[in-house]
Amino acid sequence: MKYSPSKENYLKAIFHLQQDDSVVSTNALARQLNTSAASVTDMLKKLKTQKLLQYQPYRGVRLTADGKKVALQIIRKHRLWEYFLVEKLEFGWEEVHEIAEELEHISSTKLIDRLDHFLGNPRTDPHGDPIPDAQGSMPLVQQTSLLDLPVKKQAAVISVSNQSTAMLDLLKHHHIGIGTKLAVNRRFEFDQTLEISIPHRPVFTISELLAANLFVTYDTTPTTA
Amino acid sequence: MKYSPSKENYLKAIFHLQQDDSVVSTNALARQLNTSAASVTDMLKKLKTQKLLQYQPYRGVRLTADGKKVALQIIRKHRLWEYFLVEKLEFGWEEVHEIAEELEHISSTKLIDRLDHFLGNPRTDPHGDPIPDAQGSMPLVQQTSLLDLPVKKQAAVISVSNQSTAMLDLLKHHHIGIGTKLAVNRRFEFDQTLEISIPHRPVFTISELLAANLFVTYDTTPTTA
DNA sequence: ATTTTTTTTTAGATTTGTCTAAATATAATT
DNA sequence: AATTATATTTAGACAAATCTAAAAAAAAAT
Repeated sequence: MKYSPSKENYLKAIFHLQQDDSVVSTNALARQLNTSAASVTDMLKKLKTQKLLQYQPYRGVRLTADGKKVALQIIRKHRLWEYFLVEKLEFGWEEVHEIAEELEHISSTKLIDRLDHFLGNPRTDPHGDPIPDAQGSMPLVQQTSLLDLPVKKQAAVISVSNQSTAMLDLLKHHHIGIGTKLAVNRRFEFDQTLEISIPHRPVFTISELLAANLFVTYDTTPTTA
Repeated sequence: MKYSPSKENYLKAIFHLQQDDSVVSTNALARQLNTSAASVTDMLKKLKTQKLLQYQPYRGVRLTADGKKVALQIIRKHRLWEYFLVEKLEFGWEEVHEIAEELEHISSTKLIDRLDHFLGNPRTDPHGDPIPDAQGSMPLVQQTSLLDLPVKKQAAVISVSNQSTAMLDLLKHHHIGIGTKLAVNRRFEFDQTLEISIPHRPVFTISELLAANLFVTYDTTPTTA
């Protein structure tokens, strides 16, 4: 089974938009893929005949088990290449997404398995996202949006959901990366901005939009025993 | 300047067929690219409007300086990826060509420059072919076909001109690789086969076809001082 | 110098992935 | 429930890269 880069991109986009197993709308897909709704409809019909997704006109779309499997392999490739770019070629984590978008379509599975081994079987990519294994299983990591983090609670950044250069640039500016330990000092009701403190650094303020795209883990055992 | 994988393949193929700066025929290109002569004609017209080659109907084709530059960058990428696959991912040198055919079309030049550095700026790929530098200059290596190697002259294999799996498989069988030291014991006039000896190994015979595709360097200073 | 063969080009289709504009279905609002 | 707005699909076109079959040019052979 080999699919064109375009088809692979559709499957990946649907997978990401699905998340909770809900159906994905034509428009949502068009927005995600930067294309027209008409093009999406065309492609959905083709992917349906290949049994990669369930699709009823006007009723949205959902991946089949086969479709999910393909999507997970693309995601695996994407994240392993990102890891390679950052760890071996010393790219900044904000530059790798675009390049990995190309590399993820290289077909050889032997290549990707060897790469995985060469990299020491990493479990997460540089953005903190888990890397599916060769069978396509991907551990679910408990993650909370910074918006939902209780005030004053120490937490560690584990992933960022938006990987635009613009956002990654902003994170760099604030010295936030995967693994960064931080806490929300307070919330400003007026504009929903958050004051953040990182140990040994001056406090600073971030927008609601940024907070919504930052995911953290934190200790859920009570602070006071 | 970004070109489609298909266009890049045409430029690369013309570059390889040109060698001595002669014109390349439509049919030769079609054969090389496993496509029809009609398709070649179509593509040549497109590449001509992009000033990547000189082309007059029925008169064959030749790359312009621009076209050569693009071709050399593709070759650079191809050979660096091959080196990576063999040296870092432990692929056999006979398996890497196909995969590199895909990888060579990844566009980022920053990626390829970092890869080059990561690999320690190798000068030749696993098949012994020189790797063009970032500016596109490629050292000319003095190489002689095994057919032209004087009898009893010790020489070292530096490259193979045919990279089909079939040929590389045969080479493996004979324990011949880049750097292998060997000599031609004698030539059999009847069928043009050659008897080869590799130090510390039993002698064996190879076909004229194989010999034609094996290139060696040897010391040209007189054996007896 | 014809004729024949080979090579190359043109003509006309096809596939994939895309587009815009128009039509139609669904959802939201009054 | 009828109307308006939004979402989605259909219709028709286009560019890239390819194909086969036919025509034309060039080369080879008589």
